[in-house]
Amino acid sequence: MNTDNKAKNSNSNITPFCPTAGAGQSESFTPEDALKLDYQLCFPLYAASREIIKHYRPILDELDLTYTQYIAMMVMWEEKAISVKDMGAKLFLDSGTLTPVLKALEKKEYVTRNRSTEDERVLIVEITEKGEALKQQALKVPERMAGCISLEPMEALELYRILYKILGKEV
Amino acid sequence: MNTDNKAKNSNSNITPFCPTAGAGQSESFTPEDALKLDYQLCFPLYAASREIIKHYRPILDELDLTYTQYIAMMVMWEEKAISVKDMGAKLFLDSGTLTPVLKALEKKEYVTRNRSTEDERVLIVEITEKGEALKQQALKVPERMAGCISLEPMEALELYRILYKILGKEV
DNA sequence: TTCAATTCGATTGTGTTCAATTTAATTATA
DNA sequence: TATAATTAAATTGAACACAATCGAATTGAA
Repeated sequence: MNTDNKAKNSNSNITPFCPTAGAGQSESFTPEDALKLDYQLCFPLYAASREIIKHYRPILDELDLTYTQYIAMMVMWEEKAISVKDMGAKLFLDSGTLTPVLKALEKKEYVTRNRSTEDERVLIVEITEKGEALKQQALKVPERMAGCISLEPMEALELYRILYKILGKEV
Repeated sequence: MNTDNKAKNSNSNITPFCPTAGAGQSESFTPEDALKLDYQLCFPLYAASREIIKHYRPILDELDLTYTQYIAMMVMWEEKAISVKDMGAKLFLDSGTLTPVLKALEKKEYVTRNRSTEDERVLIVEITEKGEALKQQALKVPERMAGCISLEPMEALELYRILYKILGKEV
């Protein structure tokens, strides 16, 4: 329940996903410690991601959207029309995930799905008027999420920067 | 594909999950911008989490463990015996997720599952000798994950600290 | 004590997530 | 031009996540 987070103070034992790979490690740090939950970086990343998405749920429920559908709609509000492949690149999701999500959005009439006439392999997703209208409802989502978690502005910014570095999009 | 990450430079528009809630925002920042993927904090968190877990897969495949099974075993290597509820608190997972994971680990004979004699509602998960032995194989996992992603030690530490702050375990 | 409320884990149903495979379309090469 | 290689989505199968619900056990209040 109340983990002690030993790593907090002993620093530098936390290096990208392998504490043991770090340079100046404290003497008490054993190879076995590298298998402790408290020394992992991936685990809190994974847990924090799920915890925040959990906060989205009641808000998105009012729009009858799941979180995945919501971020897909974010892409649509910006792009208006985009291929499944390009949306996948933006969201780091493959067609196995996106196909059912986009079919669900099509069923709700927020998007249309049609093959490109230039290249029949490509499926173009286009936003509908109903999809555009949904954006007005969605404006309240970021509003309502605010204050849900309390990070200092600089912490949020630093987190943002590091996450995009992990995603290979150094900014 | 190549997102521009506008937020990078305009800073302070990224605040916890609602850019619009920030104080000194740049003049060009509209409420609609709060719905852009580039101004989200949750999205890169979610994407980075999945990207890193993807890196674990080929390594964990050699141990015939999934990532969820792996973090459950991490708890077992530390605790030896624990209730489903307490493991759930440690991993931020509920019984709906843990029950099948623990049954899979039981099938592989890494753990046993027995009701507590003191309180029959409580299921105690205990590590077996085979489960203990697996730890020696698992020592290579953090090793192999090292260098998978390139963060500076201080970045990793700062990320760790912020993530635990999000998880409500300020360290 | 007795019955209502609570707790714990399991189950169910929905919706991802992703590797691997398949199919159709396009491009490149012999 | 044939045909081989490549590409884009869809499909399939396995494993999560999680809300909601259930049943059994325990606790608490009248």
